[in-house]
Amino acid sequence: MTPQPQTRLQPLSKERLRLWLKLLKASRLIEDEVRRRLRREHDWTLPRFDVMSALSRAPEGMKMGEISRFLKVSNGNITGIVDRLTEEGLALRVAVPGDRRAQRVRLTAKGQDLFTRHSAEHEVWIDEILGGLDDEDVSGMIARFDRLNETLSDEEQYAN
Amino acid sequence: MTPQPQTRLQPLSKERLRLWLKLLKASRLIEDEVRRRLRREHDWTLPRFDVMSALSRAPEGMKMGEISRFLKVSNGNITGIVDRLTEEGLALRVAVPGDRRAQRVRLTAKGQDLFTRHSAEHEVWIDEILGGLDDEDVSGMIARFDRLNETLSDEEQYAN
DNA sequence: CATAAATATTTCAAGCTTGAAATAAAAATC
DNA sequence: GATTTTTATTTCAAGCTTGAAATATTTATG
Repeated sequence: MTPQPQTRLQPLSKERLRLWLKLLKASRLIEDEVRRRLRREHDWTLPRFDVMSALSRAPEGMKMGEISRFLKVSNGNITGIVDRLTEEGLALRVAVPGDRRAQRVRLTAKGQDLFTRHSAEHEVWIDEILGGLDDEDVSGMIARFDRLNETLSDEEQYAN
Repeated sequence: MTPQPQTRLQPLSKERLRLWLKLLKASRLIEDEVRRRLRREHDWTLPRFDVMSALSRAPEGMKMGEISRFLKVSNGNITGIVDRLTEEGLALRVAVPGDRRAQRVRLTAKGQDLFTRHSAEHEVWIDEILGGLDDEDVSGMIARFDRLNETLSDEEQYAN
Protein backbone atom coordinates (compact mmCIF):
# COMPACT_ATOMS: atom_id res chain seq x y z
CA MET A 1 0.00 0.00 0.00
CA THR A 2 1.44 3.38 -0.96
CA PRO A 3 1.82 5.83 1.90
CA GLN A 4 -1.10 8.15 2.31
CA PRO A 5 -0.28 11.21 0.18
CA GLN A 6 -0.41 14.46 2.13
CA THR A 7 -4.00 15.10 1.25
CA ARG A 8 -4.29 17.99 3.68
CA LEU A 9 -1.19 19.94 2.79
CA GLN A 10 -2.90 23.01 1.40
CA PRO A 11 -5.76 22.87 3.87
CA LEU A 12 -3.38 22.71 6.83
CA SER A 13 -1.73 25.96 5.81
CA LYS A 14 -5.15 27.57 5.53
CA GLU A 15 -6.07 26.21 8.93
CA ARG A 16 -2.88 27.59 10.42
CA LEU A 17 -3.77 30.99 9.00
CA ARG A 18 -7.26 30.77 10.47
CA LEU A 19 -5.75 29.86 13.81
CA TRP A 20 -3.42 32.83 13.71
CA LEU A 21 -6.25 35.22 12.90
CA LYS A 22 -8.33 33.91 15.78
CA LEU A 23 -5.41 34.04 18.17
CA LEU A 24 -4.69 37.61 17.14
CA LYS A 25 -8.32 38.58 17.54
CA ALA A 26 -8.49 37.17 21.07
CA SER A 27 -5.24 38.79 22.03
CA ARG A 28 -6.33 42.20 20.79
CA LEU A 29 -9.74 42.02 22.42
CA ILE A 30 -8.21 41.23 25.79
CA GLU A 31 -5.32 43.65 25.47
CA ASP A 32 -7.60 46.49 24.38
CA GLU A 33 -9.90 45.87 27.29
CA VAL A 34 -7.02 45.91 29.77
CA ARG A 35 -5.60 49.02 28.18
CA ARG A 36 -8.97 50.73 28.37
CA ARG A 37 -9.44 49.92 32.05
CA LEU A 38 -5.91 50.97 32.90
CA ARG A 39 -6.50 54.31 31.23
CA ARG A 40 -10.01 54.96 32.46
CA GLU A 41 -9.46 53.88 36.04
CA HIS A 42 -5.87 54.86 36.66
CA ASP A 43 -4.81 57.07 33.76
CA TRP A 44 -2.04 54.57 33.19
CA THR A 45 -0.57 52.77 30.16
CA LEU A 46 0.25 49.15 29.43
CA PRO A 47 3.92 49.75 28.54
CA ARG A 48 4.51 51.50 31.87
CA PHE A 49 2.70 48.65 33.60
CA ASP A 50 4.84 46.08 31.80
CA VAL A 51 8.10 47.79 32.69
CA MET A 52 7.08 48.18 36.32
CA SER A 53 6.06 44.55 36.36
CA ALA A 54 9.50 43.50 35.21
CA LEU A 55 11.20 45.78 37.73
CA SER A 56 8.98 44.67 40.59
CA ARG A 57 10.55 41.24 40.45
CA ALA A 58 14.08 42.60 40.64
CA PRO A 59 14.58 44.45 43.90
CA GLU A 60 18.23 45.02 43.04
CA GLY A 61 17.19 46.57 39.71
CA MET A 62 17.68 45.71 36.06
CA LYS A 63 19.98 47.15 33.45
CA MET A 64 18.29 48.86 30.50
CA GLY A 65 19.30 46.06 28.18
CA GLU A 66 17.94 43.43 30.53
CA ILE A 67 14.56 45.12 30.53
CA SER A 68 14.38 45.41 26.77
CA ARG A 69 15.45 41.80 26.24
CA PHE A 70 12.99 40.61 28.86
CA LEU A 71 10.08 42.51 27.35
CA LYS A 72 11.31 41.92 23.80
CA VAL A 73 11.16 45.55 22.80
CA SER A 74 13.84 47.87 21.49
CA ASN A 75 16.43 49.61 23.64
CA GLY A 76 15.32 53.06 22.66
CA ASN A 77 11.80 52.25 23.64
CA ILE A 78 12.81 51.41 27.20
CA THR A 79 14.83 54.60 27.46
CA GLY A 80 11.70 56.66 26.91
CA ILE A 81 9.48 54.71 29.26
CA VAL A 82 12.04 54.69 32.05
CA ASP A 83 12.55 58.43 31.52
CA ARG A 84 8.88 59.00 32.19
CA LEU A 85 8.74 56.66 35.17
CA THR A 86 11.75 58.46 36.58
CA GLU A 87 10.25 61.90 36.06
CA GLU A 88 7.23 60.76 37.99
CA GLY A 89 9.32 59.49 40.87
CA LEU A 90 8.37 55.85 40.33
CA ALA A 91 11.75 54.55 39.22
CA LEU A 92 15.35 55.62 39.53
CA ARG A 93 18.63 54.93 37.78
CA VAL A 94 21.62 53.92 39.87
CA ALA A 95 25.17 53.61 38.61
CA VAL A 96 26.66 50.17 38.12
CA PRO A 97 29.98 49.97 40.02
CA GLY A 98 32.21 48.21 37.51
CA ASP A 99 30.74 49.65 34.29
CA ARG A 100 30.27 53.32 33.59
CA ARG A 101 28.19 52.65 30.48
CA ALA A 102 25.43 50.85 32.30
CA GLN A 103 22.79 51.82 34.80
CA ARG A 104 20.54 49.79 36.97
CA VAL A 105 16.89 50.80 37.09
CA ARG A 106 14.87 50.18 40.23
CA LEU A 107 11.37 51.00 41.40
CA THR A 108 11.14 53.55 44.17
CA ALA A 109 8.99 52.74 47.20
CA LYS A 110 6.29 54.85 45.59
CA GLY A 111 6.63 52.91 42.35
CA GLN A 112 6.60 49.55 44.09
CA ASP A 113 3.51 50.59 45.97
CA LEU A 114 1.68 51.82 42.90
CA PHE A 115 2.53 48.68 40.98
CA THR A 116 1.33 46.44 43.80
CA ARG A 117 -2.06 48.08 43.68
CA HIS A 118 -2.37 48.05 39.89
CA SER A 119 -1.19 44.49 39.75
CA ALA A 120 -3.82 43.21 42.15
CA GLU A 121 -6.51 44.93 40.17
CA HIS A 122 -5.09 43.64 36.90
CA GLU A 123 -5.46 40.08 38.11
CA VAL A 124 -9.10 40.70 38.94
CA TRP A 125 -9.70 42.21 35.49
CA ILE A 126 -8.24 39.21 33.72
CA ASP A 127 -10.35 36.95 35.88
CA GLU A 128 -13.43 38.89 34.83
CA ILE A 129 -12.50 39.09 31.16
CA LEU A 130 -11.74 35.37 30.96
CA GLY A 131 -14.61 34.53 33.28
CA GLY A 132 -16.32 32.57 30.54
CA LEU A 133 -13.60 29.92 30.61
CA ASP A 134 -13.88 27.15 33.14
CA ASP A 135 -11.15 25.13 34.72
CA GLU A 136 -11.01 22.65 31.89
CA ASP A 137 -10.89 25.35 29.20
CA VAL A 138 -8.08 27.12 30.96
CA SER A 139 -5.88 24.12 31.56
CA GLY A 140 -6.54 22.85 28.05
CA MET A 141 -5.47 26.11 26.48
CA ILE A 142 -2.45 26.46 28.71
CA ALA A 143 -1.24 23.07 27.56
CA ARG A 144 -1.65 24.08 23.92
CA PHE A 145 0.15 27.35 24.47
CA ASP A 146 3.04 25.69 26.20
CA ARG A 147 3.47 23.60 23.10
CA LEU A 148 3.06 26.54 20.75
CA ASN A 149 5.40 28.85 22.64
CA GLU A 150 8.02 26.13 22.71
CA THR A 151 7.78 25.90 18.94
CA LEU A 152 7.93 29.67 18.54
CA SER A 153 10.87 30.18 20.82
CA ASP A 154 12.81 27.57 18.87
CA GLU A 155 12.19 29.51 15.70
CA GLU A 156 13.15 32.77 17.24
CA GLN A 157 16.72 31.89 16.32
CA TYR A 158 16.23 32.91 12.76
CA ALA A 159 14.72 36.16 13.86
CA ASN A 160 18.24 37.36 14.59
CA MET B 1 -24.98 17.21 51.26
CA THR B 2 -23.81 20.80 51.15
CA PRO B 3 -22.77 22.02 47.71
CA GLN B 4 -19.07 21.69 47.02
CA PRO B 5 -17.51 24.96 48.12
CA GLN B 6 -15.58 26.71 45.39
CA THR B 7 -12.33 25.16 46.40
CA ARG B 8 -10.50 26.45 43.33
CA LEU B 9 -11.67 30.05 43.26
CA GLN B 10 -8.31 31.67 43.87
CA PRO B 11 -6.32 29.16 41.83
CA LEU B 12 -8.61 29.53 38.83
CA SER B 13 -8.02 33.27 38.71
CA LYS B 14 -4.28 32.65 38.84
CA GLU B 15 -4.58 30.11 36.05
CA ARG B 16 -6.55 32.56 33.95
CA LEU B 17 -3.78 35.09 34.43
CA ARG B 18 -1.17 32.52 33.40
CA LEU B 19 -3.21 31.71 30.33
CA TRP B 20 -3.44 35.37 29.37
CA LEU B 21 0.31 35.85 29.72
CA LYS B 22 1.00 32.83 27.55
CA LEU B 23 -1.53 33.91 24.95
CA LEU B 24 0.00 37.37 24.85
CA LYS B 25 3.48 35.94 24.53
CA ALA B 26 2.51 33.76 21.58
CA SER B 27 0.68 36.57 19.89
CA ARG B 28 3.60 38.96 20.21
CA LEU B 29 6.15 36.43 19.02
CA ILE B 30 4.15 35.72 15.89
CA GLU B 31 3.18 39.30 15.24
CA ASP B 32 6.73 40.55 15.66
CA GLU B 33 8.01 37.91 13.27
CA VAL B 34 5.45 38.86 10.64
CA ARG B 35 6.18 42.54 11.14
CA ARG B 36 9.89 41.91 10.77
CA ARG B 37 9.49 39.96 7.53
CA LEU B 38 7.10 42.51 6.10
CA ARG B 39 9.60 45.25 6.79
CA ARG B 40 12.73 43.41 5.75
CA GLU B 41 11.36 41.87 2.58
CA HIS B 42 8.90 44.48 1.39
CA ASP B 43 9.54 47.62 3.42
CA TRP B 44 5.93 47.43 4.44
CA THR B 45 3.97 47.73 7.72
CA LEU B 46 1.34 45.57 9.38
CA PRO B 47 -1.27 48.34 9.73
CA ARG B 48 -1.08 49.08 6.00
CA PHE B 49 -1.35 45.36 5.32
CA ASP B 50 -4.38 45.07 7.59
CA VAL B 51 -6.19 47.97 5.96
CA MET B 52 -5.48 46.66 2.48
CA SER B 53 -6.67 43.25 3.57
CA ALA B 54 -9.99 44.70 4.67
CA LEU B 55 -10.33 46.70 1.45
CA SER B 56 -9.40 43.78 -0.77
CA ARG B 57 -12.59 42.02 0.24
CA ALA B 58 -14.76 45.01 -0.66
CA PRO B 59 -14.46 45.80 -4.37
CA GLU B 60 -17.06 48.53 -4.01
CA GLY B 61 -15.02 50.09 -1.20
CA MET B 62 -15.57 50.74 2.48
CA LYS B 63 -16.40 53.91 4.36
CA MET B 64 -13.79 55.13 6.83
CA GLY B 65 -15.98 54.20 9.76
CA GLU B 66 -16.53 50.73 8.40
CA ILE B 67 -12.80 50.14 8.21
CA SER B 68 -12.16 51.35 11.73
CA ARG B 69 -15.01 49.31 13.16
CA PHE B 70 -13.89 46.24 11.25
CA LEU B 71 -10.29 46.52 12.40
CA LYS B 72 -11.32 47.76 15.84
CA VAL B 73 -9.06 50.78 15.77
CA SER B 74 -9.84 54.46 16.12
CA ASN B 75 -11.19 56.65 13.35
CA GLY B 76 -8.26 59.01 13.39
CA ASN B 77 -5.92 56.11 13.00
CA ILE B 78 -7.54 55.01 9.77
CA THR B 79 -7.45 58.55 8.42
CA GLY B 80 -3.67 58.55 8.61
CA ILE B 81 -3.14 55.12 7.14
CA VAL B 82 -5.52 55.73 4.26
CA ASP B 83 -3.80 59.09 3.63
CA ARG B 84 -0.51 57.26 3.17
CA LEU B 85 -1.99 54.52 1.01
CA THR B 86 -3.59 57.20 -1.13
CA GLU B 87 -0.38 59.19 -1.49
CA GLU B 88 1.29 56.05 -2.73
CA GLY B 89 -1.41 55.41 -5.31
CA LEU B 90 -2.60 52.20 -3.65
CA ALA B 91 -6.02 53.41 -2.52
CA LEU B 92 -8.41 56.16 -3.44
CA ARG B 93 -11.33 57.98 -1.87
CA VAL B 94 -14.55 58.26 -3.84
CA ALA B 95 -17.53 60.36 -2.85
CA VAL B 96 -20.65 58.64 -1.57
CA PRO B 97 -23.65 59.82 -3.65
CA GLY B 98 -26.28 60.43 -0.98
CA ASP B 99 -23.96 61.62 1.81
CA ARG B 100 -21.46 64.41 1.51
CA ARG B 101 -19.89 63.61 4.87
CA ALA B 102 -18.75 60.14 3.90
CA GLN B 103 -16.24 58.74 1.48
CA ARG B 104 -15.72 55.27 0.19
CA VAL B 105 -12.16 53.98 0.13
CA ARG B 106 -11.13 51.47 -2.53
CA LEU B 107 -7.91 49.81 -3.55
CA THR B 108 -6.53 50.87 -6.90
CA ALA B 109 -5.49 48.17 -9.37
CA LYS B 110 -1.94 48.76 -8.22
CA GLY B 111 -3.02 48.38 -4.61
CA GLN B 112 -5.01 45.25 -5.28
CA ASP B 113 -2.07 43.78 -7.10
CA LEU B 114 0.41 44.59 -4.36
CA PHE B 115 -1.88 43.16 -1.71
CA THR B 116 -2.40 39.95 -3.63
CA ARG B 117 1.33 39.35 -3.70
CA HIS B 118 1.90 40.24 -0.05
CA SER B 119 -1.07 38.19 1.00
CA ALA B 120 0.16 35.02 -0.66
CA GLU B 121 3.52 35.40 0.95
CA HIS B 122 1.92 36.14 4.30
CA GLU B 123 0.12 32.84 4.22
CA VAL B 124 3.37 31.03 3.58
CA TRP B 125 5.03 32.85 6.48
CA ILE B 126 2.29 31.85 8.90
CA ASP B 127 2.56 28.29 7.67
CA GLU B 128 6.27 28.36 8.41
CA ILE B 129 5.95 30.08 11.77
CA LEU B 130 3.23 27.70 12.95
CA GLY B 131 4.88 24.76 11.24
CA GLY B 132 5.44 23.04 14.56
CA LEU B 133 1.70 22.53 15.01
CA ASP B 134 0.14 19.49 13.41
CA ASP B 135 -3.39 19.02 12.24
CA GLU B 136 -4.65 17.99 15.62
CA ASP B 137 -2.97 20.91 17.41
CA VAL B 138 -4.43 23.38 14.97
CA SER B 139 -7.99 22.13 15.05
CA GLY B 140 -7.83 21.77 18.83
CA MET B 141 -6.72 25.34 19.30
CA ILE B 142 -9.22 26.70 16.79
CA ALA B 143 -12.01 25.09 18.75
CA ARG B 144 -10.76 26.67 21.97
CA PHE B 145 -10.45 30.06 20.35
CA ASP B 146 -13.92 29.93 18.92
CA ARG B 147 -15.16 29.42 22.44
CA LEU B 148 -12.94 32.14 23.86
CA ASN B 149 -13.75 34.70 21.20
CA GLU B 150 -17.43 34.06 21.67
CA THR B 151 -17.03 34.82 25.36
CA LEU B 152 -14.99 37.91 24.67
CA SER B 153 -17.34 39.34 22.06
CA ASP B 154 -20.20 38.97 24.49
CA GLU B 155 -18.32 41.02 27.03
CA GLU B 156 -17.41 43.66 24.53
CA GLN B 157 -20.75 45.24 25.33
CA TYR B 158 -19.46 46.77 28.50
CA ALA B 159 -16.46 48.12 26.70
CA ASN B 160 -18.75 50.84 25.37
C1' DC C 1 49.97 49.90 24.91
C1' DA C 2 47.42 51.00 20.68
C1' DT C 3 43.84 49.67 17.95
C1' DA C 4 39.87 47.08 16.80
C1' DA C 5 35.73 44.92 18.12
C1' DA C 6 32.05 44.42 21.16
C1' DT C 7 28.73 46.21 24.51
C1' DA C 8 25.39 49.58 26.90
C1' DT C 9 22.79 53.18 26.15
C1' DT C 10 20.69 57.36 24.01
C1' DT C 11 19.05 60.05 20.20
C1' DC C 12 16.33 60.56 16.29
C1' DA C 13 12.91 60.34 12.45
C1' DA C 14 9.00 58.07 10.87
C1' DG C 15 4.96 55.76 11.62
C1' DC C 16 1.27 53.81 14.64
C1' DT C 17 -2.32 54.55 18.24
C1' DT C 18 -5.56 56.63 21.16
C1' DG C 19 -9.10 59.77 22.95
C1' DA C 20 -10.79 64.28 22.76
C1' DA C 21 -12.04 68.29 20.30
C1' DA C 22 -13.38 70.34 15.98
C1' DT C 23 -16.01 70.31 11.40
C1' DA C 24 -19.41 69.29 8.56
C1' DA C 25 -23.49 67.27 7.05
C1' DA C 26 -27.68 64.53 7.73
C1' DA C 27 -31.63 63.11 10.48
C1' DA C 28 -34.91 63.83 14.04
C1' DT C 29 -37.74 66.83 16.74
C1' DC C 30 -40.49 70.66 17.79
C1' DG D 1 -38.67 75.29 8.62
C1' DA D 2 -35.64 76.06 12.70
C1' DT D 3 -33.26 73.73 16.27
C1' DT D 4 -31.26 69.78 18.31
C1' DT D 5 -29.15 65.49 17.99
C1' DT D 6 -26.70 62.14 15.66
C1' DT D 7 -23.38 60.57 12.40
C1' DA D 8 -18.93 60.68 9.47
C1' DT D 9 -14.70 62.25 9.39
C1' DT D 10 -10.43 64.94 10.39
C1' DT D 11 -7.24 67.21 13.39
C1' DC D 12 -4.35 67.23 17.23
C1' DA D 13 -1.30 66.23 21.27
C1' DA D 14 0.78 62.74 23.76
C1' DG D 15 2.74 58.46 24.05
C1' DC D 16 4.45 53.99 22.08
C1' DT D 17 7.50 51.54 18.77
C1' DT D 18 11.09 50.51 15.68
C1' DG D 19 15.58 50.45 13.42
C1' DA D 20 19.50 53.10 12.44
C1' DA D 21 23.00 56.23 13.75
C1' DA D 22 25.64 58.31 17.37
C1' DT D 23 28.22 58.14 22.09
C1' DA D 24 30.70 56.28 25.45
C1' DT D 25 32.98 52.62 27.53
C1' DT D 26 34.87 48.14 28.00
C1' DT D 27 37.10 44.07 26.24
C1' DA D 28 39.94 41.66 23.04
C1' DT D 29 43.79 41.55 19.71
C1' DG D 30 48.07 42.40 17.73
